[in-house]
Amino acid sequence: MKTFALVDCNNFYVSCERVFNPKIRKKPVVVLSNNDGCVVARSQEAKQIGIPMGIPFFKIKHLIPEYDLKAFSSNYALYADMSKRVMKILSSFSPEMEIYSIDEAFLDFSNSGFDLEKYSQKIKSTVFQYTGLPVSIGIAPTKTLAKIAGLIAKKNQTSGIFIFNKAEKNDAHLKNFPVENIWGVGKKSAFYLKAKGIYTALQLKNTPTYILKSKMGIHCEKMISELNSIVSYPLESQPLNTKQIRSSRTFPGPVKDKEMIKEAVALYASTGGQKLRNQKLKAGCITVFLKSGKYLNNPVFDSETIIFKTPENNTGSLITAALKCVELIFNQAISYKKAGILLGDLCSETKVQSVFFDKKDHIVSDKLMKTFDKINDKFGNHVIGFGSCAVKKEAPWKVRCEKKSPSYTTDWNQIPRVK
DNA sequence: TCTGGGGTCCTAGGACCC
DNA sequence: TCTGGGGTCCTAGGACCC
Repeated sequence: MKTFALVDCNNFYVSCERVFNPKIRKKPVVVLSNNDGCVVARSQEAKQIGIPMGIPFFKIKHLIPEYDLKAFSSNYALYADMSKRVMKILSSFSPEMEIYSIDEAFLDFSNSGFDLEKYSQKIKSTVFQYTGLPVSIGIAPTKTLAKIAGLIAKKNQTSGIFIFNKAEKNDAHLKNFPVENIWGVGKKSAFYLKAKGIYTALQLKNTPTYILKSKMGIHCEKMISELNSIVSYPLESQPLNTKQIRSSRTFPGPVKDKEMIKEAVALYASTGGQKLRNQKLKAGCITVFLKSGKYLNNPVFDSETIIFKTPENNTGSLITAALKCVELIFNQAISYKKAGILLGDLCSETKVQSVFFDKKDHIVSDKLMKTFDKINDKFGNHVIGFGSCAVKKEAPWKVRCEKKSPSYTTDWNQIPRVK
């Protein structure tokens, strides 16, 4: 039988903020999405005063004086760097690991012969010692059960570890586990399952697949088998091939000016180019989309795609194509609330077939971008850039983040000082 | 006034082919 | 007069995840 461990950082974004800011350790803390729009992470204390996940920030602002609530804008540079550190430590505990998200990883402990309880404690204390971040660990024969074990572990504040082992004991826990909290069951499926009288993980486990498959598809079949300790989702230790790269932002307020939209889209295209080159990829096409506010009566969504003669990762070419798309879809009657680019048909940059009639000199263009990236890497991001993205600091489409903490670990100028 | 961003996978349906 | 059926590929949209 297989044995998977799910290691999950508790309240990850909030915990990262707390590592460098001891004053907020006992207080209710939330971290906000871009534009300080809504709550994306909450401390235990914030959960206790009833702040739900995803709530718009303006709806809970009144809690600030009442509970001394602390709110932070997202500091992705900090979280990404802390994540890297945690993953490096975890990889030393098992040769087989799948990084599942910024704050979670599955480890394969099959046939290890370890005392799983002791080994888990060792992982917890090591991660905490080196990073200051608390983790929970759930262990089970399948990834779906390990996710459930992880949630049970989080409730078990004292140890933060939960292991599914004996079958009859598993069922007692599954009986108390709401079906909507199972990994892979979203709002729609939960609604459907409850209508069928299935409220708990145990009930789902014992439901014959054919009853649900027509409506819920293959996912459901896999989920039920995983609940029955049969592996349907193996460990994906090789990172999946990226299929699409996206860069988009919601504007803090409505934008009607075409030049402003172009500046924003140029910046997203340039971010996309950087992502492509980081992963040694080129894109076969670029799509630009513009959206009006999604809470309007008639929300507008327009997009335009340009296919490249040969796949591209040159920022200049991406921007040129992106701006052409904007010209095609921009409508001055509309107040836009969001814009973005999508890069598709990705392929490895070394495997690009050139087209005979393509006049562009790709060798020169590749060299230019390498130098461009090197300079930005060495001297900090955006030291050099393209003119079309050169914009004033207070452009109306720029993301609002008024409560951002310093980039403690990734910027020499913002490193914490000990007095 | 103020409601995120970046992904993946699956499925149904259309177009096309023989 | 009689006008099938199965396969593949692509795409848009839905659902879900963190």
